[in-house]
Amino acid sequence: MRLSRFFMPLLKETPAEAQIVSHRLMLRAGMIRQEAAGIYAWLPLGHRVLKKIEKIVREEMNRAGAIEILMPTLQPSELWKETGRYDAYGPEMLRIKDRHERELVYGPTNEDMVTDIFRAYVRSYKQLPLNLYHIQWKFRDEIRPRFGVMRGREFLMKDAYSFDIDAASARKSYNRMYVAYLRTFSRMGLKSIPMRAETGPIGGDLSHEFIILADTGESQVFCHKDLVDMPVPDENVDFDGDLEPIVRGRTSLYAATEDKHVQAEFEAQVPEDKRLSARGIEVGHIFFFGSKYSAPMRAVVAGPDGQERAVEGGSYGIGVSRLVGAIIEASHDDAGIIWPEPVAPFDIALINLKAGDAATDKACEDLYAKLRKAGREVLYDDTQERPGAKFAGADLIGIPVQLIVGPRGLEKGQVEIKTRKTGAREEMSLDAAINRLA
RNA sequence: CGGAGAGUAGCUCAGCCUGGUAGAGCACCACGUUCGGGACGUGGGGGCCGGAGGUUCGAAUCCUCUCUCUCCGACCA
Repeated sequence: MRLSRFFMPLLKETPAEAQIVSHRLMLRAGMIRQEAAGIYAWLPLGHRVLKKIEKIVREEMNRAGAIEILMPTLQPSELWKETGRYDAYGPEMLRIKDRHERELVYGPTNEDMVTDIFRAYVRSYKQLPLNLYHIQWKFRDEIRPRFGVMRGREFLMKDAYSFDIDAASARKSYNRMYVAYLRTFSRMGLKSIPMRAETGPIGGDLSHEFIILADTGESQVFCHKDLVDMPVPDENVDFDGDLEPIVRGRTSLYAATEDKHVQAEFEAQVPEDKRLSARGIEVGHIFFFGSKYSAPMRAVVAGPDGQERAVEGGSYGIGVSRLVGAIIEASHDDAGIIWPEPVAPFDIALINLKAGDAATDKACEDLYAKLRKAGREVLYDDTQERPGAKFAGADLIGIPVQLIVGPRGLEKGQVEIKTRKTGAREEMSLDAAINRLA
């Protein structure tokens, strides 16, 4: 992508409304534009990141055996009345009337609808387990939206729903999501820590919030230090096998957000030098809720004995749009964003220090063509901005590698590679640069 | 929803108290000088001062109502 043809409105000054660093940087980098309280338009740079995150989420859900569908944003209110959530959800749920005065709700979540889909088609335990997910915009009319995309009213969420014949099988479904989540966040360069969360009506320990540590996080969290750098299962993990040891390896260590934190337990279970108290951001939440929806909605299947029974359900959410902000919170410096490579909007920022200079242009065009041919996503700054502005801009938008080409270096046959994360700069020949980056 | 604050150029803000033809910096356009870490000069474009009422000869400024946004608290992917 040539910057001269791209749409990336950088802001030199910080918009007044932005309080937290991710919000400030997203606005300054031209990633989003606020259209109303808690409602954002995604500009090209932000959109690219959002799609990268979505892709990782999708790949890991598929790997874990979940099946993608797409449910609508608008839902008939009848489904919500069936489960009793129509009244329970309160004013946080946006209700709309169509021209026929039929009431629709803008979905804040999809348990009711997915259960409706399930009950329409699934009759036998032989079709289980089943896990359906989608990645769709949600709306929750929060009293006070804030922190940019971290707490928007409209947000993109991946929500998965598992259906099992019994609790033991449901636990396996739960574990698959647990492990998939560890992998998902890890692939985005995040260290996620599952923490005990409210268990809902069924009880037990089958509810976890996935927290990433960030100084600017919204909630105080407490956990065993060993959880932070605990290795994450690689892509060869067998989702059909027994995942219990992986899950138990973590759940056996103390980890709780402030809501669930009990200081006495914390001190009893964790040696003093292993106690970690930090700020965290919730990026995912999984829980098992049994027949909470299947019973009232009569989502029943026949078991091996021929008897019908309500299926055991769980739901599993990832805040896709929130992750964009969360990753920035976890990875930035004074100059701007530092994208982890897998979610970076581009792989390489190619900076032409003297656009218009024949030799420099030629070298850049050559590098641009070769890197693109090698499949790299390159943002080529071919504008005639001053070098200082280009450097500042490149640092701000946080592309992992900057390839800097200018007449001064070219006289020596050299270009410069700067690694955004470390700030390290290296000079090398054009060929060496291509070898390194292609 | 309780408390606090803000709406004036694309952005950051001044002007309001004490009413009298709407400002600065950045950004944008033109020309020139510049050009390796957010250049400089000259010229230019851009605003019914959130909206509606009211007071007044005259309102960005005073009064009333209203809308929107932000921050702190209780709730949440």
